[in-house]
Amino acid sequence: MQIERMIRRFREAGLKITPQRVAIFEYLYTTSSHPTVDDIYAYIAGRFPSVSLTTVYNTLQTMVGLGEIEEIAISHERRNFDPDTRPHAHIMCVRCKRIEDIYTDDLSENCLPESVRKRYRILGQRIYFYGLCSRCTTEK
Amino acid sequence: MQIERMIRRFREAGLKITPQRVAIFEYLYTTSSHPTVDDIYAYIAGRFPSVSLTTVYNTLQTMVGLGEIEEIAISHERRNFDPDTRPHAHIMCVRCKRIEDIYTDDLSENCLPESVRKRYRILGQRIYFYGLCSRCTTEK
DNA sequence: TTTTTATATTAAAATGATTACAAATTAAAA
DNA sequence: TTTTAATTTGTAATCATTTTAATATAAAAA
Ligand SMILES: [Mn+2]
Ligand SMILES: [Mn+2]
Ligand SMILES: [Zn+2]
Ligand SMILES: [Zn+2]
Repeated sequence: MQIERMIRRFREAGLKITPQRVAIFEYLYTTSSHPTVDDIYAYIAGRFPSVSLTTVYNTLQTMVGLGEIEEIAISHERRNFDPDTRPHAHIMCVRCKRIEDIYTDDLSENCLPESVRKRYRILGQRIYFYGLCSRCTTEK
Repeated sequence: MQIERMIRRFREAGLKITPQRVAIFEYLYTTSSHPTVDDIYAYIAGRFPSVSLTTVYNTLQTMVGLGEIEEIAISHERRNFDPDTRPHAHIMCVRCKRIEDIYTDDLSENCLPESVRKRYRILGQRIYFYGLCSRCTTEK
């Protein structure tokens, strides 16, 4: 399971397994959405009232460093994290800010001209769509 | 010219033409890069030493509202603005943070499954690539 | 199991970016 | 030129994130 995997990855990296960290793993891998730091903090604080925001920031940063989660830059207002590291695009409703996954093909092949590709070592790509979801279109 | 166009757009919107605003237009349309608020502020402050950061923020926000510039969310560290509103993708070097334009085809057609498209009114799209530029690959 | 130690957590303060506000200034209409 | 509403400025407030140092603890060693 995903959580076991993260525990193993942390162990392998010589990092300690703490209840706070495990709770963060659990939250990330049992919610399908794209939580913000505050979403995660709110959940962890429910189980560990004394948890610090710093711990959440640190753990997320460590996970990004391990390549186990990704940061979504779809909006400057909020920073979202994605435990699904398979390449996929996202669409965000500009009103309710909900983010949905869209699985598409890799673009670096057919989108990047040779002239660009030969000057960069490509490390990643992000595709974001913006729109109004049906719920927000109908609402007053 | 672009600057005249912005002046006209502001006039049409019932907004006043101030020297600070014109200087911002000039900076945006004579630099090909993707400046940050601070880049713009630094330039304007060179010509109007008493200019306020607030003015820069306000003017940029107004221009975004008019659809004349776009905000690039390629990085959470910095907020970049793009006076080129034609659809195009970007590639950023993760080390030196330089951003380059890439002109590609519209993706909303072939990337968005029908199942998604029928639930959203699509308003925009952003495509970002991340990599190491040749300069940064060779440097120690 | 107990001890040890390096790492992690916490709380608080510092930093940095952005926004809010109110007073002073000014573009542009009359 | 006068008037007025919009804009600019300077300052303070807010919010997200990072830094720091003291305390607590996971996990290795004894
Ligand atoms: Mn996703
Ligand atoms: Mn561009
Ligand atoms: Zn919505
Ligand atoms: Zn570079």
